[in-house]
Amino acid sequence: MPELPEVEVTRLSFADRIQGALVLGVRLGKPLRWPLSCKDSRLIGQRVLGVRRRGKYLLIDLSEGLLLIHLGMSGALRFEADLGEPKLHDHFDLVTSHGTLRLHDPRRFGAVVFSESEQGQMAQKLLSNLGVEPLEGSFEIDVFHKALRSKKASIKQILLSGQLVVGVGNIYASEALFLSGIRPTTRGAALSKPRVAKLHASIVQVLTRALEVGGSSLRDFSNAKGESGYFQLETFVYDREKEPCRVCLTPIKMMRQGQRSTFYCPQCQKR
DNA sequence: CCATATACCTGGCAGC
DNA sequence: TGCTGCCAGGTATATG
Repeated sequence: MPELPEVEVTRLSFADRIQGALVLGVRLGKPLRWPLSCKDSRLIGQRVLGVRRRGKYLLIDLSEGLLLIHLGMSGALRFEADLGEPKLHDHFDLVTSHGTLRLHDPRRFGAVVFSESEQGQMAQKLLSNLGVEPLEGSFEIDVFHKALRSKKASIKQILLSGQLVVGVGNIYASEALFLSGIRPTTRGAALSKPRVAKLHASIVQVLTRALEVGGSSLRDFSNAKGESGYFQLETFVYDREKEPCRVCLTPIKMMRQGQRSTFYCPQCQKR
């Protein structure tokens, strides 16, 4: 589910409500991708200072450290005063004076990790190799173009890797490449500056639009208030194999790149 | 260093 | 109806 828009929508749906809360307890369900890496009791009594996002990670700042939360493929957070008893696939609760933050994650590719600081070992391992934030000024056409010049991988895989720019996953990579008229198999180094500029604009456009409509809820994504997103209703190519292109009516094609599905219009994205 | 494959885990769905 | 195989929003790690 969760690419940048879904993670950011999640953040916006509970950051204000949890800010200032006192941590009262922790409940762990089945193991997630990594262990919490501290004793549960370590978190108790800490104050929630705020919630930030870096790429697809949520950073819950605490008075003496931070929690890194990743939603993996199937994770969703809820934050409410009373969530009742945990159900199947509810694998983490952070009980606070303002309510309980609960991670529901059937596939358990998600993670909740404590780190003493952002410079801590685990935090560094997870965050230090991330590219720039696409919706901030640090995402610059010129830098993006220069970095692409040395990449011989396909542009789709470069986007998915998060090396240059973070937050673009399988849905939004396909969508951004459609909007910029670029074939997903095109090598990064083969893209001219004007085409990179178009791609840059398309990434910003598609992520911004997805944010506006609450992200994509393909199966079960919802924000921390339990509300769904609607971007899946307006995709041009993602999950539309054999359906007519919304621009030229040519049937959308699906292909495999690095074990992931890629969708594109063979007419609108010729090279 | 690079590109590609694998592993993690569960549920839903198409096809038989 | 029930079984099998494949697919799914991600990414660290292993392999060549």
